[in-house]
Amino acid sequence: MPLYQSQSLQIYNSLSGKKEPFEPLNEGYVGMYVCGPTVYSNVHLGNCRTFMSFDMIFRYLRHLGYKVRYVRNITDAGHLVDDAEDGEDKIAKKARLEKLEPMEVVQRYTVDFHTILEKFNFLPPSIEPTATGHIIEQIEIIKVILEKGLAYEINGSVYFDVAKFNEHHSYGKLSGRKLEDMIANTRELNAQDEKKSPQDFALWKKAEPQHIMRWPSPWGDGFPGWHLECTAMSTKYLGETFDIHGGGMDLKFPHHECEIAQAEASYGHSPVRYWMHANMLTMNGKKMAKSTGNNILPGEIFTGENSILSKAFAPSVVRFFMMQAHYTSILDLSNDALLASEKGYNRLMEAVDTLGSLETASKSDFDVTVWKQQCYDAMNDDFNTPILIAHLFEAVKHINLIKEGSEGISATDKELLKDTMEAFVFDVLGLERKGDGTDDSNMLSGVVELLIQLRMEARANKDFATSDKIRDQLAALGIQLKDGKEGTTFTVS
RNA sequence: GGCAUCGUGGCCGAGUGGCUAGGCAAGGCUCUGCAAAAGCUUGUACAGCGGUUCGAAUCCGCUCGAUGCCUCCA
Repeated sequence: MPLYQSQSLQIYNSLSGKKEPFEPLNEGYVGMYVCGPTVYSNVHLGNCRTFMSFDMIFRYLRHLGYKVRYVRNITDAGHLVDDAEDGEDKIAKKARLEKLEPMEVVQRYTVDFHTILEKFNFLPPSIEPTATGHIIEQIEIIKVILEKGLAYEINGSVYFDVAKFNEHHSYGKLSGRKLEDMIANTRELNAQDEKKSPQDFALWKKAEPQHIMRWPSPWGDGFPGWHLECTAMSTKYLGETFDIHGGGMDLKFPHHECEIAQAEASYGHSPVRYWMHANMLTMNGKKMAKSTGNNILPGEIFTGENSILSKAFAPSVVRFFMMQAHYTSILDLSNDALLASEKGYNRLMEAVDTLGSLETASKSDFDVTVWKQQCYDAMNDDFNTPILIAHLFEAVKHINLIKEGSEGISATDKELLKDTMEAFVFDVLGLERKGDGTDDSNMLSGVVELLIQLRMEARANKDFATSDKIRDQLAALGIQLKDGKEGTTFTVS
């Protein structure tokens, strides 16, 4: 029996504003679409947080036994620098600035994106489609919307008619906006603007002669609007209605609102059952964004080459830091917070490592079965990873007590504890052991074990000058010795 | 200006009517040749002001502050 049948997952649905029991469209199967990056520059840490949240969600759904089709797109066309009439495609702009073919820009930053995500131990999505690979599908959707009379063509561009759509649908229901408020608060319509109303958005944009990225269409050469690609690709791979649509909070309006409008206009019904939005990562209290310069690249964190943090941090530490906050909360990055997370992460990992070598007793002093369900309850409550981690630290405490001999654990419970810990730490949270089994670390541990032997002999002879010298000089190299009841172990910082 | 969200102990962060997470840091104790590590333990926080209630950090109102969206952004 798959796990999901015995666990009751609740998901916060941005559309209803409530936590709802998760019931997929087809039992046992989940379709999930997440808006991926626009590959016009290096992925920054804020981007990574959103994708990491959904990576965790993907992992937990799989862990529950669902067969998940996870689609995360690559936006390689159609994303304009701004909404003005002379709006330039982000990729095309970057290509012009760097004197590259647009697809060189796309290739370069797609590779960067994948490299960084791999370091963070992301699972690859089931399908990673590109906007440029689905131009035909996008054109087909535009045709349908035009036929329904909910879009209009002007000068080779096609715009979605928001006012007309709003007559029979409700535009703004996801972001909690009313069309009349939006109209009331809009700045003066630009005189050159060819749109009927500022709220209308582009489905297809005419390509000016100098525009390199262009495709033929019934309305002339041009390129698709940004919002359309997600509708085209989610429909193609997940159907007209699918279970989960995710993305960053900042995409709620207008991007996701427009997706709903496009789908409802084309198919006559709402496309998504559960809308999920991951919150922003801030730094120094401000949103991280490429446009403001308030951002840090993951690579700069891993190497320590940045002016914000005091030292380098491993990808798993950053991941742990992010998992300590709920995905719907704003999280603020700081040096102190990362330092605290690093210590917590190390303590957790050390406990996981010692788990296997614990001695067993006839009975257990803590109820592993109850604890295990508490872990599931935390995750079932809208993927509450901070609560899960709190429970994991409960287990850490018990593991250390058992190691010291203050508590006991039965052989069966030990197996259960080990399996559960490893499932949540590695499979669900996606953390990784550091320094596992490489040749270098094997050689290092051999050398350190030798020094530990020498130090023990010195201590036995009460030659504390020698024993302390070994300990202190190893410490200076970042190797910490720990004297326990069972002998001396070490950690590398 | 409009629409949202949020304001929790030294720091980071859960919780959303009574039982009041967790991590890091700090103090005390145990262990130790001394340390470190580990364990035990202490600290009683919810922006302010009103209101509802037997009881509110949690609900309502107002004030102040922060952030996000309203134009591209994960």
